[in-house]
Amino acid sequence: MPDGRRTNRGRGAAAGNRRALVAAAVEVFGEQGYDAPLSAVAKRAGVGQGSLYRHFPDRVSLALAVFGDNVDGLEELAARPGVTLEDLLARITEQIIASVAFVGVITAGAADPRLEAVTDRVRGVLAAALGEAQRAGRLRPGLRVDDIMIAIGMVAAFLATVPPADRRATADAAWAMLQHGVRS
Amino acid sequence: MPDGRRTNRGRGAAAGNRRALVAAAVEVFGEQGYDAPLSAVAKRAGVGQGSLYRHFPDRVSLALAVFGDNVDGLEELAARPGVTLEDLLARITEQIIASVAFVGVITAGAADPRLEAVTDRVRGVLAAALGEAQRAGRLRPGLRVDDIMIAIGMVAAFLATVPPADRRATADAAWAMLQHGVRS
Amino acid sequence: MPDGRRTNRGRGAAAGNRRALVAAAVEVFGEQGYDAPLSAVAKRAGVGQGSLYRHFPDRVSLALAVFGDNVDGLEELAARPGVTLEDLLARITEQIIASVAFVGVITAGAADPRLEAVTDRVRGVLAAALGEAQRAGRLRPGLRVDDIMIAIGMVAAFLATVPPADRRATADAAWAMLQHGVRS
Amino acid sequence: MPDGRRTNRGRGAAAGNRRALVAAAVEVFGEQGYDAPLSAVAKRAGVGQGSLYRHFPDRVSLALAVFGDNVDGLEELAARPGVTLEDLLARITEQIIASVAFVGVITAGAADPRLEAVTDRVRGVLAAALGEAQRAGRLRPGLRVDDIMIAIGMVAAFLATVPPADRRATADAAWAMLQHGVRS
DNA sequence: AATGAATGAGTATTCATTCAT
DNA sequence: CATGAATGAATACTCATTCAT
Repeated sequence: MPDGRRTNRGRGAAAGNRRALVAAAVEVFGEQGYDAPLSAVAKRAGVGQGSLYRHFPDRVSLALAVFGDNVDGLEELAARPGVTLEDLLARITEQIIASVAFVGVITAGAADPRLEAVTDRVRGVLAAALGEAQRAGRLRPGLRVDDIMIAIGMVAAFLATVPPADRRATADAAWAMLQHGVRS
Repeated sequence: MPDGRRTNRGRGAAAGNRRALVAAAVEVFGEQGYDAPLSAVAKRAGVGQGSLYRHFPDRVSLALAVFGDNVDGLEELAARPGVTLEDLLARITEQIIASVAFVGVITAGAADPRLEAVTDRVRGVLAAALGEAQRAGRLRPGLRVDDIMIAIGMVAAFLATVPPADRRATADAAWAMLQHGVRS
Repeated sequence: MPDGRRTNRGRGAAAGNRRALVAAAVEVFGEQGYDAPLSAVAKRAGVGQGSLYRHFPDRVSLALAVFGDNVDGLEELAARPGVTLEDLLARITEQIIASVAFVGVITAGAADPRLEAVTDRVRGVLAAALGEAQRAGRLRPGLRVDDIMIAIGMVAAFLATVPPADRRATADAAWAMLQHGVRS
Repeated sequence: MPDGRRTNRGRGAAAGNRRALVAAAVEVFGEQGYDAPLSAVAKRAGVGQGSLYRHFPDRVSLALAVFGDNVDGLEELAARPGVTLEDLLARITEQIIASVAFVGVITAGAADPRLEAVTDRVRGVLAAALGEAQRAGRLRPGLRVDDIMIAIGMVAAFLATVPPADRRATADAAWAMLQHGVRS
């Protein structure tokens, strides 16, 4: 009985809706910031408000889904032979630039355990590559994974303060500082 | 005859109100973030909503007042004999830790001219001290004031993502990274 | 389990809500003027604030809905055989008396294109009847539709300045002036 | 003791302030409408908020002061020899165009006795001139002062619905309708 | 008598969340 | 499971009015 409303697409649509929501979140949060209305995400995804809440009961879970996707890609990259720490950092930087708004999650949910799970995966990816870089003498001795995580955190947080158009150049400048340091 | 309504304390209250508002803003934004309701600031300051808007017509001007106070202190410090770039950065770091929420302003108002005026003052303070530090050989040659500003921006933005209790330790770790760099 | 919160009546309530809002707008604006708080309209309609905004994103769209209903009735009337310009003006006058506050819209939105669409419909209705009246010699030759529109505008604006109880009598007096003119 | 605030100009300033307030009211209400904030009037007049309230305890009294000024001018004009009803109506039309926002008073205060006093003065001015015009055969017989008042009311109310730039032309069109009437 | 800051009630508007269909 | 309308709490902001100076 067609009554003008979008038809209930049934159970099979669930996975597609989920994907659409994550994609929409990247776009919407990217444009409007992490505080964008969730209704805007639902609309962009072409999905009802209720479905958004079914898949992602709160704002943070949506953000975490994006981070999860990013880490998936990172792990794939790390698995390829010959990929260095520098390559991974470059990829992470790309991801930050693309979804910079999500950095807000880190502030927002303080100590969300789900976030820790994600950062642990990143830590794992970097740890492996860090060893190689150090053995090759490309890194300052004594550096630990957590130092790298701090560096990434600084870049991410800083990029979030900069207008989108300036982000790539700013990322370069920030990494330049981090690579050579202030001291003589 | 207390009727629940705060009495009109007259014109003399103006200066005191202004100070109370700035102090309340530091507290409230520090606790709830830069997006905290302005009504909370007014209430904390013990001041009517309207007075808040009279003194600070928008959220940014309130933040700028805080920044302005900070820069005042910085300029005073810089004027004392024997004060080094390192001293200034330490003071700036203290200020960031104390009013970390205000870092949000940088994001918010993007190109607010009033903000540029404040950052210019900071730049000026640092420029003088930078020369001395470089002549003394304590800095990597080629460093410019804008590089220092980027470093400060990174620290500030990063600290804002960290729970208050961790900020001092995080600040130390961040500056450590920035001082020595990642590269060997 | 009444907890003071009106229950979510679900999607089916949409059409009814819309009607209730328009009806409430006629009443509330009629009593309090076109500047009445929209919250009063929502409350009178027994509808949440948000629903009001969903149906009518701004004050003008609410007013236009009322005008639209009025013009619907007018077009129906005009379609009946034997209906004269005088009949249409009488009906319009009734509508003005009933929803006099909405005259404010004309002032408010000046050049709102949606308003022009409505007035164009009125113009169309009148144009047809005007021809008949002129051929029948009941109108001063040379009168155009825009002259009639001006006359209607004058009556509407004037009625809005008069207390509700006096409106019918005032309307009669105003049309009497407009029919016979001042000059001998 | 100069402390930056405007000096208290003492009792002598009262009359000047009153004039300044009336003049400012004409401007401000003309620009922003009869709902303009009273604070804007005070500021435009260069006068404190409190002084405005001392002179004009409410919005209506301010409007009435403007009407009063207008009627003063009208009575002066009427006193000149050879001045006709048409001259007076022309002057009234000018005044309406200049202070059209004040028409809102008529709506607002419904039956304010002070307003009646003013309209009675206008009625008086017109009554005298009406007799002459009728004896000269320029008016439709049977017209009374109240009919003229209705006509003026219609023009005034209608002009208020029209953007300022169109007012003079609209006034002409409205009077044209009122002079010759609709009927053949 | 003038000044201008203080006050808070009143409104518009937004948005997270719920829930009938 | 999906849909999208309903709900109202929360918030920003304005402005009439009061009152210490």
